[in-house]
Amino acid sequence: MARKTGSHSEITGPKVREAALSLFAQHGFAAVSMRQIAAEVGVQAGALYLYTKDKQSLLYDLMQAHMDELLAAWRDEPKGNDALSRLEAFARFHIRFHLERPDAVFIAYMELRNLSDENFANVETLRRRYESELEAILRAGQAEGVITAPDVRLTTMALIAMLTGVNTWYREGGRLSRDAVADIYWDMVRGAVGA
Amino acid sequence: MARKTGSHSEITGPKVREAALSLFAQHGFAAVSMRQIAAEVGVQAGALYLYTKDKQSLLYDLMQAHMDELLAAWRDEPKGNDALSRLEAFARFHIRFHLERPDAVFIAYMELRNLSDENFANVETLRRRYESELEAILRAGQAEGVITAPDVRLTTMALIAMLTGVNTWYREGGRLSRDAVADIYWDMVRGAVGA
DNA sequence: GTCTATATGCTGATAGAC
DNA sequence: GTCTATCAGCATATAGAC
Repeated sequence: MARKTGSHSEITGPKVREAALSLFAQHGFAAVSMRQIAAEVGVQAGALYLYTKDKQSLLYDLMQAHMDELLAAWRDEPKGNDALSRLEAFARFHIRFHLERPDAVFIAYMELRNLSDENFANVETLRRRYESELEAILRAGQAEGVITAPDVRLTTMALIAMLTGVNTWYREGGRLSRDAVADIYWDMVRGAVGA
Repeated sequence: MARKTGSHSEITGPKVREAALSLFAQHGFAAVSMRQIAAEVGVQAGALYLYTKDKQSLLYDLMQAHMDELLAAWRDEPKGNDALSRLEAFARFHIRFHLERPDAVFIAYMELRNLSDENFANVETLRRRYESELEAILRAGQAEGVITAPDVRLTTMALIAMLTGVNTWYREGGRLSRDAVADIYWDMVRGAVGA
């Protein structure tokens, strides 16, 4: 049965990652100390090293987990067959997924330069894999003749920047619901690709 | 005439700001030490405090100067009279101005959380002033009946995010010239607002 | 105007007691 | 599994010599 002292590894591990996520998003990776993370979890600084090799791994694990979840969630998202309904599915999915985890999104964009070279390359690979999902939809749309994109790669980057931008201003309980925002953004996406 | 030793304040001051700009953009404000900045300038750390009150002021001065330049440059930019040509002028201006100073743009977006409360509020005021320039154009376009924007504030944020996003992928000497990029983005902006 | 030297405090990470 | 204690190093900022 339950032990009285010490062993909380199944609880403490996730708590460490949650605390790091929140603190990194608020103050930035470089500005957060291991002691701050430990205090947030309710342990001493030394105890963190039972759950992470070092501070760098803590950051990398958060970013990799985020990108893995993103790719898996899009893989499992219901999508239509034609390019236009796939594009709509992507736009709505991207907004929803990103609004659901603002801290992880913020870190994934802001802390890339604090990754080691190897870790950076791995995260970049995952990011490009996600971008290429949208790119493929746009190419299909062009082949079907339902959209206009003079440069698919460039349109991909423009649309992702526009959609991700929602995170910078959206506030829960604000003027517009998430669905209302997604409706308007989908209209703008459609217009931007001439559909 | 020219003194032999010491007095280089007219040179060193700007050099300090240039070095800080470059290093903050590369590694992040919190990760850069005053010693690193001093080394880049070619002086000892203590000498920096002749040119800045402290590290925080160094960051704030860079961001404020950037926003001031942005607003002044847009004010002086030639613009048409009708809303549609003003919108085109804004889109092309925004891309050009931001591509010309990637480091300052990067810092202005990434280091907001490292500003003191008061400094943050000041920078935010300037940023909103710039956003409201685009907002006014969109409202005029609606009044003229040449664009469709179900929510002007939201469209403002979407367009700015899309346009600023160019900085994340554009590389000098790449596949497309700045003008070619601006042409394509202007098409997307026009489509997004149904013009 | 710039230097050296220094005060004071926090950093990441480890060793060993319990 | 967590704690305390500690190491070695670097941080910002200042004081005073030149």
